[in-house]
Amino acid sequence: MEKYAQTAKRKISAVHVPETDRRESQQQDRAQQDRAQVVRNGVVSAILEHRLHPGTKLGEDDLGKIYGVSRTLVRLALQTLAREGIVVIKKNRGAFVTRPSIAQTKEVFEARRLIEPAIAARAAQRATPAFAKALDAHLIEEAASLARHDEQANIRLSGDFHLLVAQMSGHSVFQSMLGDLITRSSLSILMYKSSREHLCGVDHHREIADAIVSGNGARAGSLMVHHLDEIEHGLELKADSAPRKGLERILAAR
Amino acid sequence: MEKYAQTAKRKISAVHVPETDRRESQQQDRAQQDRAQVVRNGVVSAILEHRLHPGTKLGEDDLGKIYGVSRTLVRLALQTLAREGIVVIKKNRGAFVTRPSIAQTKEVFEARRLIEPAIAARAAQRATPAFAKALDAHLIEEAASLARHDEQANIRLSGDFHLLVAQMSGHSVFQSMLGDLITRSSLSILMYKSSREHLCGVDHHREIADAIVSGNGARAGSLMVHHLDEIEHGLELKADSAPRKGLERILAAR
DNA sequence: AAGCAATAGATTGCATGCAATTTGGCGGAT
DNA sequence: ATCCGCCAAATTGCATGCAATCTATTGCTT
Repeated sequence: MEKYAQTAKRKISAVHVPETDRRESQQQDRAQQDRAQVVRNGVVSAILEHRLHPGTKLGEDDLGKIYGVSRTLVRLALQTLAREGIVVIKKNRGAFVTRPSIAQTKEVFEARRLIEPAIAARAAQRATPAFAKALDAHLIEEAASLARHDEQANIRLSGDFHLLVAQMSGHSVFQSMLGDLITRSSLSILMYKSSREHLCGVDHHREIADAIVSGNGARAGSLMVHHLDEIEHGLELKADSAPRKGLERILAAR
Repeated sequence: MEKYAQTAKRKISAVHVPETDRRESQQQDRAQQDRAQVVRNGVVSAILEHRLHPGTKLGEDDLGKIYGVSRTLVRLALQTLAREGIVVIKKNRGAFVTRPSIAQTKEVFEARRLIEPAIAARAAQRATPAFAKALDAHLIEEAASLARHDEQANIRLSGDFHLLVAQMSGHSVFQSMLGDLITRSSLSILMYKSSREHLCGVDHHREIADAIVSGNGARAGSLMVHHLDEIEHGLELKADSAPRKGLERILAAR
């Protein structure tokens, strides 16, 4: 009776294949139980696309019904999310989307400013025509999302750009670290974004991509730092807003 | 009516719970269910102290009986360990202590060389008499463990030094990242250490501590890089020390 | 009427049970 | 004697049930 909701994929589709592509990545036999991953990915996607807001309670039964899995698997997913810093579990109270504090936000961006230049430099060293092509395809997609004012897609793609660079760096440790940091950044942006929008401009990404493709690691790194600085400065790190509602509406869609 | 047998299988009976592994110093109310954390900490300690070797299978029932908890909690702990990269879960096969590849090992050390200097520099900025005292106490303990040739204690304390610096840095994101990296380093060291090399010399730690206490962040950072380089170069990153244990046993039996 | 206490409802924490999958052994065939 | 395929034991994957804890509503006291 249950069909799992088709949620956004975590994998970066540099080749713009529709989400029906269900191919496992080559070296990672880490194929853990996917049904919990489905839940996790659903929540992460919702956050990345700013459909889930900080402070929202994620009830076990609610999620279980939405995704058609038992509480056991929901619980597993929530545990994973907690370790990623996306969710806070309060004992006997439940799981809530993390409301990153200002201090935490600064920490996350500081970490990104440290790690991402190194990643970009590495990517520049390893640049190949295939990578260049993937970057280009991504930038086109990103520009397209901007052109049609698809904000959700744009937010997701903005994050994916950074992830794509990490992938190009060929450094799996950096890659997974950055994955966590980006998700957390997304939460912070969602919570503290100033009224005027659009933090990740495509122009920055394009410049960074150019530097990488041309093998100029140093330039790619400094551009990256600048880019991150701009994002962080675009935030209004002070007030806070209140939780929302409508969990099913947010997650069941898509 | 509850009878959790303490008929611990001898397979991994070496695992026990040391309450000395108190890494809960994090800032958050992450006071999640501790019983799973007990299992996790037990396994981590066993690995850090070289009682558990890479490749060992960690059966759910085995661990459950040893710690007197149900498979549910064991499973939770294993999940956590998997996310930390300490354990690999193979679907329908079980959990095994990770055997870090050479490439992974290099990645981990590269990540540490990037992050730890930044951490040390930050710690130097924030140095206070209280911290200086803590560092000093730690170094004394470390020297003591060396003096009495207590290798297990020394291994653990060596890692704790780095963690202590991270704590001083006041940067929780770096701190938790480094925690994972150190544990993984420990696995790599365990797997690839050359026969006679002793790992972290106290001298290095002392120098680093001095630089931090005197507020010289740049020097602390470069010393840290040097220190990490020496650790990594002390490893024999040649192909397999892999099949040694299984083969040994088989050959000896006949 | 306001504040406090007690009870009912809802939610999480954990353990156990059953189904599904893998492993290792055994017998038969080549 | 070796190899292939089938069956049984062991192990993991997952769901459900019960107990413990928290929240909210109601009713009582001052």
